[in-house]
Amino acid sequence: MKKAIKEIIERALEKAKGAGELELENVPDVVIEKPKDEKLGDFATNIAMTLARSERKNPKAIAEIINRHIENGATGLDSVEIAGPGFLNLKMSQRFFLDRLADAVKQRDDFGKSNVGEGIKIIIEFVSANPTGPLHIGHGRGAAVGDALSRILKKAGYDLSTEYYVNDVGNQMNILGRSTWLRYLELLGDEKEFPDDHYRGDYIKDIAQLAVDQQGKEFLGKPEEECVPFFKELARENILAGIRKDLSDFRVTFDNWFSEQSLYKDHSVEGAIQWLRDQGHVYDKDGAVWLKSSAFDDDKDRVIVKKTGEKTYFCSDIAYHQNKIKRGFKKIINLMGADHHGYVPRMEAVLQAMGYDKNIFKILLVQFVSLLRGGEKVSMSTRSGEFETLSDVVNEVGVDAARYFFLMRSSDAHLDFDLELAKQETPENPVFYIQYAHARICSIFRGSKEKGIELPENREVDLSPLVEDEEYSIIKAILAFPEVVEKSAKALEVHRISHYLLDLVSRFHGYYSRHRVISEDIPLTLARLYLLDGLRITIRNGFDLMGISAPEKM
RNA sequence: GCGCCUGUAGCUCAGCUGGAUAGAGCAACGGACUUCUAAUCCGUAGGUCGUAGGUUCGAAUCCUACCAGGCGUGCCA
Repeated sequence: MKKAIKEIIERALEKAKGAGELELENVPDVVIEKPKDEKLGDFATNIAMTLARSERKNPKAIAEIINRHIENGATGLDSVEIAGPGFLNLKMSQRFFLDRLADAVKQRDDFGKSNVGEGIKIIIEFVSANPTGPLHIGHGRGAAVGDALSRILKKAGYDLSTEYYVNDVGNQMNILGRSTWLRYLELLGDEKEFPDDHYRGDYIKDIAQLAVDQQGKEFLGKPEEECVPFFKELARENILAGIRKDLSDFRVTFDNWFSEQSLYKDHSVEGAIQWLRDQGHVYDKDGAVWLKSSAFDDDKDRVIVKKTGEKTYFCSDIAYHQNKIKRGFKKIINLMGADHHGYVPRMEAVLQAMGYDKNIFKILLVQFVSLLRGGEKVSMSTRSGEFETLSDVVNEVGVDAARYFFLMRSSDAHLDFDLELAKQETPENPVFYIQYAHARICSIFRGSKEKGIELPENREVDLSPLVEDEEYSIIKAILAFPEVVEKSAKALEVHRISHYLLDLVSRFHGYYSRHRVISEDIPLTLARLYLLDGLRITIRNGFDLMGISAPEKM
């Protein structure tokens, strides 16, 4: 929508330059924004102010010049005013907005779609929690943000793949196997010391019970080395299945689950080390193998093969990211918990060591979640077993509220998740406030249908009865949706959608309380229903980007 | 010590690449239901944008220093 305005200003600039009134050596990008106050106009640009320096004229004079060169009959333009320090405020005709509303309504589910992504192949990796226990609330935020971001990026025209990286190799898997084995022995009466660094959650006991049910006493009295591999695999399978289920219950699915083990099986870890060694990025010291990451802005070099001969997690991550690039992804996005932020420089170093621009790689840090229950913070620790799992929270507040709460704040800000608020079905709870608006609109459609008033299938309706300021305020808000999606995709910020929806819907609630949609005036009723149809579509599409349902009745 | 994130109304947070009088929700106070869902709406009040400098026509936004909170700084993942 702003594109049309931008063109009007750009044409005026061209003409002013042609007339010799402006020099315009380097024309800055014309930025179209919304005026502070809607009464000032529909659109505004600060172009006269940004030109002030290079033109050596005061902003108001420049604004005058531009104004003089704006074409009289420019598309949909009603009037232009110069205000404040040199803003050009533009008012558009009602027709301008009505035409665009009609476009939006006809696009239906596609409204909001764009092609800013230009089909670029992107991979986004998120959650990637170790299969050593159920997902907790922090993973939940990562899952919600990653999934919403995926939906947004797709809507913005990127060719997107989602992936979960399964860390199924290494010491923590051995500890997992051993924890399960010890619980198994306990169940059969052979209690041994249970170390502090082992996994203590009840889910381990459940898996041990499963082993008892399936295998009976088969592993009783056998040496540890013969037992742990079995328990490791059993635990891994069970926990991973649980994670998949928790995620799918949370409406999060992945295009691909990528196993770390597979990188060892096909020797790509070895291959990556050798390749880096050939490039001179790897050296041996103190019996270990190091990556010279300090050559690429990391604080220090990092061990990739320990002196025990084991590879570090970081080592297989190198192979993994090499693999992503080999699969043809032009942009790689990883979501990580903020507690892993120390990991960022070394990963960027790896990409550079492999010869790629570090800008193809973007790590998004998702900050912590504090869970509040009755004003008290709930603490979390996987090993102690005292933590809030994602599934507990989802069961308590529902998928819609949980997702909304995870998505309503900028992901680099800490989040206070108030369980009591999320559960409430009152206007204080923003997710219900928005859903309620949708249900209200649907209720109006049911009411009009009963009276035999329905929008025609082809949506050809005369919209000229729409004349109220409030109606245009809603229409403008609807029409901003595609821009919100684009910005959200570019900035990789999901919280913009929730803020947008809240603003959109509050305009509707106000309108609803002052104006009746269904009346004796059939043309007016139809026009208003049409507006509501646009609104309904926008709420639905916005919620869809967040993975939240838009109920027709509440 | 060093690095990253955060600091905006009583609380939780927006504030786009510097722009017009710094916004919203909640809480507080006062109003509105014979009418399409009052799960709603309208109004009032509430601010030294952590502090101090700097950059400029103009700073919550950019730079520097400091203060406060969180996180990190493993041959853990």
